[in-house]
Amino acid sequence: MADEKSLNFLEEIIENDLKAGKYQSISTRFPPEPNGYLHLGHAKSIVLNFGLALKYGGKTNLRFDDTNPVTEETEYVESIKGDVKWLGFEWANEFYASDYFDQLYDFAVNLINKGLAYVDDSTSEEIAAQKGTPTIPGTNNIYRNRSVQENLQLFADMKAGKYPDGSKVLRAKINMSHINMLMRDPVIYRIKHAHHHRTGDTWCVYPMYDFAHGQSDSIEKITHSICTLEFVPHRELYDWCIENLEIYPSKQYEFARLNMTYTMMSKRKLLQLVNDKHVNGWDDPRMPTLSGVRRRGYTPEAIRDFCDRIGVAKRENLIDISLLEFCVREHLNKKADRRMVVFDPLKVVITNYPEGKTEVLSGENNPEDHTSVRPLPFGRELYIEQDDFMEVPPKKYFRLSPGQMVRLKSAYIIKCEGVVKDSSGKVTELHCTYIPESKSGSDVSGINVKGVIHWVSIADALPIEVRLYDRLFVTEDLNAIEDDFTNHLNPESLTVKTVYAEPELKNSKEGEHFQFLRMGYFCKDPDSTPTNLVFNRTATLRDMWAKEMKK
RNA sequence: UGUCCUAUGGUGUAAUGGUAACACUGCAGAUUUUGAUUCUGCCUUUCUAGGUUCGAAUCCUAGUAGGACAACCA
Repeated sequence: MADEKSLNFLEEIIENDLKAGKYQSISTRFPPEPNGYLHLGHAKSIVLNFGLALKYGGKTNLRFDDTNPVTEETEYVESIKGDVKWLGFEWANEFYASDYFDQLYDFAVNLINKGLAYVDDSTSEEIAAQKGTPTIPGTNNIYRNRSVQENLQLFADMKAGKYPDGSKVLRAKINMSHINMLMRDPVIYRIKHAHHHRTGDTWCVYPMYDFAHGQSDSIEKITHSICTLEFVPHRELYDWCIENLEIYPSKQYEFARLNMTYTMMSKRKLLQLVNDKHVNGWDDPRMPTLSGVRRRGYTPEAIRDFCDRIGVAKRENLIDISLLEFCVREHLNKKADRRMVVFDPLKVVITNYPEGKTEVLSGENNPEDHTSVRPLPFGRELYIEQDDFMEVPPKKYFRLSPGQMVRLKSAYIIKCEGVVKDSSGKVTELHCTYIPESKSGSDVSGINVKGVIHWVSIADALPIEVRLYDRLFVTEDLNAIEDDFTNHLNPESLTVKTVYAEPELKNSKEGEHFQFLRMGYFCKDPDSTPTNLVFNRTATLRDMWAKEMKK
C-alpha cells in the first residue's frame, strides 16, 4: 500500500491547490475538435484528464470544440465518443462549445460595451500585415477607434447575415505592440455562412478558439484546463478573456504532446493518408488512430498502461514504439488464448502412425492456466513450418533436421527419417516416425528434446487469411524530415497470406485476441466471413533465434 | 536577432538542497513442451561556464542547443 509513486507536475499542482483549499474538488475536460479521428496522442490526453479526475475525486467533461463548422462533422463526434468509451472512461457531461454560442455572443457584446472589442473591415492580409512580427510591433488601424455604438450595430449586423464571409471580423482591443503576438488585437469572431453540424444555419458568425475555449472551461467551472505545449502563448489571452469578462477563473496548464518513433501523429496528415488512399480508412490497423489500433488488436488496458508509463512532462519527447509493443504483449500474454497456425507449410508424414487413424489431443489455451484446454485433432499427415526444418542445420539449431527429433507442441516427439524432394531439389515432404510413449501429458519415453514446434493436422486444417503489419513509416523521427512525409511510407507495411490453422479457430469471435504459437498475437478482423476468416497481426513475439540468425 | 517553454543513460520518466534511480531498448546467462513468458546480471546518465552553499541534477546568472509564437484553424 505504501508504494508511493512520484507525482507528475500536474498532480503536484493539483495536490497543492487542494491542500491550499483553492478547490473542494477538481474538474477537467477532454476537448476534441470533431474534425478527425482520435489517435494515440489523444489517448495520452484522455488518460491524463480522466485519470486526474479519477485520482482526485473530480469529474471530467467531454466537450467538443466545434467552433469551425467548415471542418467538423457528426461522423467524427460519434467516433470520438466510441473511442473514449472503448478506452474505458465515462464523462460526467457531454458538452459542445456550440452549446454556448448564445453566451459567447453575449460575452463579445459585453467586451464591445467595455470598449474592449471592435469590428474591423480589413482583409485578412491587411490584418496580418498590421500585426507586425515577433520583433516589430504592430500598428493600429482606423477601425480601432470606432465607437461602442457603431461596433454594437456592426456586430449585430454581422450576426444578422448582412455581410459576406471575410468582410468583417470582431477583434479584441488589447495592444497592437504587445510582446505576445496573440495579444495584438486577436480576431475573436468571424463571418462564416456555413452549415454547422449541430446549430445548422442559426449562426453565420462563429467565435475563434481563443474566444471559445477558455470561456467554455469557465462556464463548466473547469478547475484545471490541460492542453498541449503549443498553447502556452495562448494562456495570456485565455486569462485576459476571463479577467475582462469577469467569469469563473479556470486555469490552463500545458504538457508535451506524445511523439512516437516511426509514427505520424498529425491529424491533418493522417487525414491525407486516408484521402489519398495510402491506407484503407481511419481504422486501418496500420494507423495510430484509436480505431486503427483497436482493429489491429491493441487492448485498452495496454494503451492505458502505455500512457501511464510514458509519463507527463513539459519537454519534447520521442517515445520508442517498442514500449507500446511491450505493453500490448504484456497484456495479451496473460489474456490471449493460444492457437497453432502454420504460415509456410511443409508436409510431414508420420510413417509409423496407422493410416486412417486420428485422435483428438488436448492443448492448453494459456500456459498460465492449465485447466482451460481445447481439442486438437492429430493425424498421420501434418503441416509444420518450413523454417522448422533444415537439411543442413547451423550450430545451436534445435528444430528438425535429418535424424533429429523435436516435440510437436501438445503432441508427440517425432524423428526425421527421410526427406522427399522435387526435381529442382526443393524439400517437399518429410518422412518421420513418432514415439507413441511421448504423448504430451503422459510422456514415459524418457526422451528429452530441446526443440518444440507447432503443427496442424492436414485433414483438419482451416485455411485463413492473415494480414501481417509492419510499421507504416521507415523513418524514426517524422518531425525531423524536410521532404514530403509520404516519401517515408513503408511499402511493405502490409502483407496478406493464406495460412493453415487448427480447426478450433472456427469458433472465434470478431475482435477476439489470440497468440498464434511462435508467430505472434492476432486479432480477428471484422472483414471475416464464415468461409474466410481474417486475422490481423497485432504484434510479433520477441524472437531471440531470429536475432541470432541475423548475426 | 524579440518573448516564452525546455535541457538527467540509446529512449522515456524519477530523485522536491543530502549516496543519481525505475521502466523500455540493447547485450549476456538461467529456466522453459512457444528460441515466447519468467528470472538473473551487465552496458550507458545530470548541456557548458561561473556563482550561492558544509553540500547543487535541484537555487541564481550567463552561454549553448532544441521547440513554440506573425491562420478569419484548433
